[in-house]
Amino acid sequence: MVTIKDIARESGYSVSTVSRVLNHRNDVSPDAKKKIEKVVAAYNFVPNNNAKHLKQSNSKSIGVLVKGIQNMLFASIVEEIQCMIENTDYTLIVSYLDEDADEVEQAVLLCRERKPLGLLFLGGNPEYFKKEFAQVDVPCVLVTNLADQMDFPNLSSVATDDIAAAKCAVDALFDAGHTKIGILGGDIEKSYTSHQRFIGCQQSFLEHDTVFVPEKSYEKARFSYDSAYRGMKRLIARCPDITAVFAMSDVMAIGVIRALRDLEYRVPEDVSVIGFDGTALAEYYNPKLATIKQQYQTLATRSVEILFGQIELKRSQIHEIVPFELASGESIQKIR
Amino acid sequence: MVTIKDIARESGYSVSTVSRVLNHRNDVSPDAKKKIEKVVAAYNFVPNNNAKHLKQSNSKSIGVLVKGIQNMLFASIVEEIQCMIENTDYTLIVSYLDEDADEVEQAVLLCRERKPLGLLFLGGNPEYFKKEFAQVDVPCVLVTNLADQMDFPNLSSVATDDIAAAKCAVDALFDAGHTKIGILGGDIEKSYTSHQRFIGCQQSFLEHDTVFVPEKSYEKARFSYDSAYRGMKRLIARCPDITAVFAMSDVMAIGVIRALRDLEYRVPEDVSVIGFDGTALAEYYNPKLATIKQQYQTLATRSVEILFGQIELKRSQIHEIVPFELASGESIQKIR
DNA sequence: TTGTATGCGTTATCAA
DNA sequence: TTGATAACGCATACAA
Repeated sequence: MVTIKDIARESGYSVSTVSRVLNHRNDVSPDAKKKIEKVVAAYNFVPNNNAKHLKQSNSKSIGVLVKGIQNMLFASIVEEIQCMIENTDYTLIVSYLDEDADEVEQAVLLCRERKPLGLLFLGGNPEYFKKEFAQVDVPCVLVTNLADQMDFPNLSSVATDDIAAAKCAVDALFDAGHTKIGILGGDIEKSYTSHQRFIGCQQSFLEHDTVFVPEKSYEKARFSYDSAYRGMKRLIARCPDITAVFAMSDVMAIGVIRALRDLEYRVPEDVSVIGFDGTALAEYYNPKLATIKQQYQTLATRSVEILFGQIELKRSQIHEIVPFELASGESIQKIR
Repeated sequence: MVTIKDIARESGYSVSTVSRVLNHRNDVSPDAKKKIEKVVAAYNFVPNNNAKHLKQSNSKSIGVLVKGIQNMLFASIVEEIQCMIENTDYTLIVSYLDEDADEVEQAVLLCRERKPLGLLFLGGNPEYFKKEFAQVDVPCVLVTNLADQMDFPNLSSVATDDIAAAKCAVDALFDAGHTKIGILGGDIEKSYTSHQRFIGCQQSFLEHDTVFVPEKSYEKARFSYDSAYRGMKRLIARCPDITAVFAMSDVMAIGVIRALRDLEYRVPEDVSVIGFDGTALAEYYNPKLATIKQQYQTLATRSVEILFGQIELKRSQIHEIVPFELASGESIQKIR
């Protein structure tokens, strides 16, 4: 393995000078720089990151912890973040985690090992934050979940108001004349996001003087086509008379629609369906999905702006709500 | 920051003994083990991976390089690989790369920094392999691309026969009576996969005595809904009389269908569409997508088996073709 | 502008 | 079964 020592020996300079060239520092003579770069290129040398990060104390980078590889909304946000960071002299360290992983634990590790100047959490579990976030001492922004309940001075948040948005989705079903509404979502005990959206549902029911019995009309599923498909079959078996369904993600909504069609229900003629997220898929599906459009671009830009505000301008934490939009699509039918 | 030294001091043992406990080695007294583990837990200590990997010379791990975060087929394969590895004492290091990143360069880095015993490439560019793969000296398997043209003793491959599969897709269109067929795929100059599938298309045309003029009926697009949507609009503007389209991925096929519908063509009544990959989405879309089903489970299991064969049994390289399947779906209509 | 020397936190070698 | 000590490859304070 070729190391910095080899480059030093081969170029006739010392290890430190090579290191200087490698890190683009300007206290090197143009001559030395040129010679060393030549040798580096010839040997195809790349510094060992383990050694680099072990030693390095600051790295002008920001870490992004993405919870859920399959989450298309997060994928869009990451892409947007990458575009923004490209124009700065920061480096991005993107780390993909399992949906149920402990993102704060990973954050602590990331800080120790890569010393980023700030962190962006795409999705997060408040439990983990309450338990361990005190160990994190760099500015952070929690994206897509509001963190105003937890009072950490270095934790901002940017999110869609899940309660209001879910309420808006269910309202849209009521507005179309539906009253027998089923809901398909995540485990409200474990998923904070699902919990918030669940509250929004309850509010909508309350406002429309309709009784909402979760045991009957709420069905739990994971955020995949398959799981939602099976969930919908259970739900419809229990409540065969529902005329509308709110699914807590677009992916779920698609699973729901397939289940309904397989049971010979037409969508939206027999049953209306509304999703959540507003990913590209919603627009490309047939029928076009009614959904809650989260503004992923705004979520991304504001997150980065706020993080930079905290890092560079020492601003204090902010909890910001980004507006959402109801996309009516073609999957809701007015009744009566 | 709490280090191994702190644990050593606090527990009354030496750094070496702590290291032994941390690495679950059995040359430690139960007493020492217990005491040290207690201190480790109390301090919430986790070893610094930079230091660990800098020093460590072998790590009973295998690296997975995934080219394209959005690629659902790869996501399924990764999941399958994870399940298989779980039952072994190997660790998985999954690394997500951009679609156009140099995976071999990353592989070289990964080997230097993490010293895996083997590597799995999900997707890969033969150009990069030819140029740099000689630098990689651990057993590798290229998955979803055949590497039989490059003769590296440590490189196996497991893949669907892209030529035969693409031919099968286009054959299916001919079989349904179509002759005016458009094709939407990637850049055949840059994407090896697209190139292979392109050849399969040519073969099918040849076999059906039909002239295939790429300049007219082949349209280039990226593997996204959006890009395929625009690509299809260009294609149909050029060839308004086509009655069938082969899209080189399911995602593309969905973009194609939306474009057609927006132009008031019905699918499949006016235009038939067939995709490629056979991801879950194909089954959940309306209409159910006709597609080439790649056996992602077999691809995954055979890749891992072959890699282990190379690592543990010192077997030599194999290039294996995994059969595909034609899923007829609902998006092809017989004509005449 | 350059070089020397030290240490980052860990594992591995060797001796006790 | 344990402990001292030398690496691992690099960045950096300090000296020249």
